[in-house]
Amino acid sequence: MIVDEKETAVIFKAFCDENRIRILKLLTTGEKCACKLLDELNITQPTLSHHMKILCDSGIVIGRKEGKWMHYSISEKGIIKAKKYLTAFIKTDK
Amino acid sequence: MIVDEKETAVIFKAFCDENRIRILKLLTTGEKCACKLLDELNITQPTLSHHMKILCDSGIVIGRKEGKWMHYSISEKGIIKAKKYLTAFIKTDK
DNA sequence: CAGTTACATAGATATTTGTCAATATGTTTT
DNA sequence: AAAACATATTGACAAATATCTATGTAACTG
Repeated sequence: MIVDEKETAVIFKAFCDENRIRILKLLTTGEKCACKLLDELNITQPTLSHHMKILCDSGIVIGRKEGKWMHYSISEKGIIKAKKYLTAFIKTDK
Repeated sequence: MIVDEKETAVIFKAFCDENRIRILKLLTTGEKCACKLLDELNITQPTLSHHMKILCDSGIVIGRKEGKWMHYSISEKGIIKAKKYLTAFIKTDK
């Protein structure tokens, strides 16, 4: 498996900030609207927007626009991909 | 599974810097001495030292001192733990 | 034991990142 | 069409991080 350093860093950026981890935890119970997330976190709306962009760029979160609302959910595919990247760091034979 | 935000962030900091990912890639072929790693990276010795501390703190890398040499290797346990943390973000039933 | 080697630590600095207030954009409602 | 609402973007700033040089420490070597 070829591991591109830049891409790997982008993926795992999702998990290396406390607020983003809080957001991911909130999303484990299913899709949530940005305004709902905002309610439950102690950050401003632009800060949430910033984190959601990083989470979406990482492929770990998917955003779905519905009228004026943004609904976010965890991408199971994204998580599985991240897990594959982790596995690639376990000792190889060569 | 209980996911502590701070602890999670510390673990995944291992994977969110390009140089640390390069280091991890070098370690996939097995234990390596710090001086060997230094040879293969375009960073100074104190910078390497700094990254190795972060990698060890995350539990993803293990350091073993032998005389004046430090030997580093990937902790399979650490990787497995990280993978468990990722799985915890997949949708739950509640 | 003096010099050398391998690594860590300290301190300084530049870059990156997280945060906020202000504003823009796009959608819905009246 | 104007007002209200949900979110994104911009710009400023503070905190965290990555990097370097200089120095310290511990182990080996002649």
